[in-house]
Amino acid sequence: MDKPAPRRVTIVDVARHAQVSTTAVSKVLRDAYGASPAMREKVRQAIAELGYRPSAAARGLRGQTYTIGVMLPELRNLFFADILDGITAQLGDSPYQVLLAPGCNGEKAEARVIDAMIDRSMDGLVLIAPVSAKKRLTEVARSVPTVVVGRHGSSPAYDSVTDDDIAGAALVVDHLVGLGHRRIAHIEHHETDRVRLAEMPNAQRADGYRQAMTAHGLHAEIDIASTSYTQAGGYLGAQQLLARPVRPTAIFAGADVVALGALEAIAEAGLTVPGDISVAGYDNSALAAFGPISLTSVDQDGRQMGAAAARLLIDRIGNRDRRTAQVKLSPTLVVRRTTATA
Amino acid sequence: MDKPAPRRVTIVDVARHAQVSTTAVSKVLRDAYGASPAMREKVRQAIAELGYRPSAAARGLRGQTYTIGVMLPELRNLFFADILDGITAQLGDSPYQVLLAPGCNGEKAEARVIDAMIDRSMDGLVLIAPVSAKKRLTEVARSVPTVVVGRHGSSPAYDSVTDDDIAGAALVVDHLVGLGHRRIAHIEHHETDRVRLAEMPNAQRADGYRQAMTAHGLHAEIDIASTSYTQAGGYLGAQQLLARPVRPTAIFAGADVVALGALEAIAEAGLTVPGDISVAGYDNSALAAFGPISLTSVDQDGRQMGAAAARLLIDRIGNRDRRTAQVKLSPTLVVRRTTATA
DNA sequence: AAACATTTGGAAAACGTTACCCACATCACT
DNA sequence: AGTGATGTGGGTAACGTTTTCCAAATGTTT
Repeated sequence: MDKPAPRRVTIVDVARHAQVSTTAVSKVLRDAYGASPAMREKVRQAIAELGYRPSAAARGLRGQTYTIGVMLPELRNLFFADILDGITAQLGDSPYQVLLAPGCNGEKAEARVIDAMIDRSMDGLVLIAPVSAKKRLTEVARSVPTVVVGRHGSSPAYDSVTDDDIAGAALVVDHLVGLGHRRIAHIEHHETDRVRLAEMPNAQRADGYRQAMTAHGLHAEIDIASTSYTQAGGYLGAQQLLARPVRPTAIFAGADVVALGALEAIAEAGLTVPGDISVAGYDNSALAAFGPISLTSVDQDGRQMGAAAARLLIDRIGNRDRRTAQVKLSPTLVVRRTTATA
Repeated sequence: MDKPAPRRVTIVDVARHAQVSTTAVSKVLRDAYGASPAMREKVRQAIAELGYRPSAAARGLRGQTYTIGVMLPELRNLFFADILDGITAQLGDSPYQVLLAPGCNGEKAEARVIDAMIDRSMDGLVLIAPVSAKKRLTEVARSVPTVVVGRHGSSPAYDSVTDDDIAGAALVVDHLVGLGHRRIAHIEHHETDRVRLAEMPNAQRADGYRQAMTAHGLHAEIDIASTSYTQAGGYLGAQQLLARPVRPTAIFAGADVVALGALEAIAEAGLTVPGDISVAGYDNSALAAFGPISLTSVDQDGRQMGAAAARLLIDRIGNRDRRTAQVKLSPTLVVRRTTATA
């Protein structure tokens, strides 16, 4: 009953069936120059009749694999999922297939995953919020077309797509100042590495906060709790801020989870939101949109970022020598129920 | 300044550098028989010195690609993410690399993705909650080792890992009956296809509900609203149930999102949970655990399911002719604040 | 009609591995 | 000494594509 696994249909079979050379079939497959319309039709029909599918492995040995690798640090982050949606949507009817490598949190895992993708001769890489050293990224980008998403700073080797975190922080501060707040505090993710201090979004948000405060003449009111972008970090940061001699009337958390932790600490201190304190987050995650929470938050258009990354990548695959580009998108503020007049 | 991209280090370079044959290097790479410890050491050193990495494309042409493909229908579903964690954890220090194909909702997209994985000569496939026809799955499994996760029913071609949804439903019913409830209603995902009716988890949950009710002598109280596994479906389903001549005192929703919709409808009807009505969900998602919601829910150990799937797959890659296995795990009930005495 | 450009099609050499042999040396028994 | 068995190492033909070439046919200009 069990047939001995019918041998794979290859390009040779197609060529024989269509009575042409394998070269001809290859040309049709790749839409390459040097095949008449008549031959194209003949070959296409043979392909359909035989149900032929090209082997990516064999292709990879000589030419392209038509595979795009995407690395993202955390599957559970909905923002990253949005970016991915944007990428796949953009690549929807291209011949490229997107493959994802899971579990890339930490520099070491990241390196491993990137190597794995290069080993598999992927045609292009999208690295979302990579933490590797810049030198390493540059090396990678030299060996395969690469787009870096969510990390500021430009490189001669790779294109990058970012959201304007400085502008995002300013949106929040402007909004709060507009509501009459002056003592606006910020909870940031603690960062020591020098390059990351310049390139990572968290650092940019803190910077944007400082700049915006200064622009409003509130330089003296700048107050930052330096913890981490986690719920616990938010809890801790808010506790610190609430213990200040003069309590802030508004807290700008660097991420939605941080805001969540802050809300917890505030409630625990017997204060109300937004009655006593306004709170704003960043990322506009599902968490923020969720009814009972209803958090004012900065929205980055992940889908658009993904689409932009995909466009840049395909473009670069076609022309590896063009100058690198930096795409910067603008965030928007989504006002909900955690912010109100001071 | 830009060097002309130094040619890739190949197995030939390694062989030359270690002064052995390429065969020897290949043997060392694959831990194959026929290489002395001394030679192994020599080769390993050469590999390290040259920074050699095998090309997966070339490997795929003759042997294995050391790549496992995972298909999952929805990235945003945290339960799926847990399964994936289990897979990657199990495969952590194996030579296999896991790659994910995103965006496989719907039979058509699913087919496309599976084909893409086969084209890339992956060594094994894990299909999570696939919707394809059984015949198609069998075909796929015949051409590449496959494990199906989250779909009941056995096959001679593929291994499967499921959670016991019938037992899960019984857990909920038992719990509610224990609290004194008798009028326990269920919101199911409407299903028409015959095979799916037997194999899909949603159908099993509804079945389990019926069986458990009957076992408790509550056959006459069985009451099902047939909508869909979405928040809107839960909202609608609860509305229907609340309009019954005799209102249920408890609602067992087939999934957490469904329960969320139900909660909304109940609140809108001016009723309280769990005062007037108890509500239980299924999946124990982050949603359920979230403080303000605190939903009683059935927990499936996704990590364990993933790990089991990975084990089965590796095993089958090693021995393609062994009989297929069906692993069935037991769910547990997590009681929270949405269920109470009738 | 000659000279040249363009189109059409194919032959054959890569690409980097692995699998299947075969050869030789060594060792343990008869 | 002869016979296997075992261990060690390598030669070489695949694997299924793409990429150079090159030749012949056809079209276009002088």
